[in-house]
Amino acid sequence: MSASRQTASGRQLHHPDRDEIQLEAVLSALADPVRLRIVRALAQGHDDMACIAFDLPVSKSTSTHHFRVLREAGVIRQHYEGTSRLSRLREEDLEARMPGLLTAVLNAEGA
Amino acid sequence: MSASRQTASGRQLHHPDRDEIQLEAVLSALADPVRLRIVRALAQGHDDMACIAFDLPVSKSTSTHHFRVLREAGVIRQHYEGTSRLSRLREEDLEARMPGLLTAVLNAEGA
DNA sequence: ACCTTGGTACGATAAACGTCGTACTACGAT
DNA sequence: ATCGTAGTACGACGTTTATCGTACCAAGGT
Repeated sequence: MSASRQTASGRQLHHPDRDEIQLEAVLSALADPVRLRIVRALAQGHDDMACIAFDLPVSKSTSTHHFRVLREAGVIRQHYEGTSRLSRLREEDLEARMPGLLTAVLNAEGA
Repeated sequence: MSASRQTASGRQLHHPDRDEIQLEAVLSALADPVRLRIVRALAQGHDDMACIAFDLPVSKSTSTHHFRVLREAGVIRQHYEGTSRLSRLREEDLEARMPGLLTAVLNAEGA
């Protein structure tokens, strides 16, 4: 009700703090084809995309699952915007903790 | 019999060619704590180490399993030397396919 | 010839993962 | 007030994964 409401559903999305981001969790998160696809799409300028806009080859629930894995690993940040949930890469945080990792993954061959 | 025998047991270890190395396989391989430990040890100058020399917190058979995952992902190269099997990082191949990735993983915090 | 050492092979098992469908909720528009 | 849209929650299911123990094999030394 107040001005700074979290938009939508009081449900709070858990995001790890920058210094809580774990390498293994990030690697696991990036090791899945669907999630890698999401990350690539976000990196290609499509910042702040709604989940639905990715046109993923999986069902809605599976999609939700993958976004959660990415969020809980600290790879993306999500926030509500009306009925949608927008995602963006946590580029700065990742760069601070694991310099060069995201860039290397995005530029890699063999994907 | 001939001079170029593969040393020990005719059993051949399968290694992917450089251009067959897949990003997802590498990321999966590196996403495990035991395997990350192996890779770190290999990177710290301990090239050509026998499996046993890593002092891993798992059984022999599990150890064999992890080395196979790393090898089949293209992260390490293994060859027989008498009764031991020596491992080394495929740094050049990884750098060629995924520039900066290995370095980023080795330098990352949160591991 | 024997034993030790380093490692593989083969199950077995328990946990984690990716997938789905159905039911549900929240917001926005009609 | 109703409906559509975007997404969640939950439970189920099948597959993959990490782990182990036991049995085995190959190379080297005694």
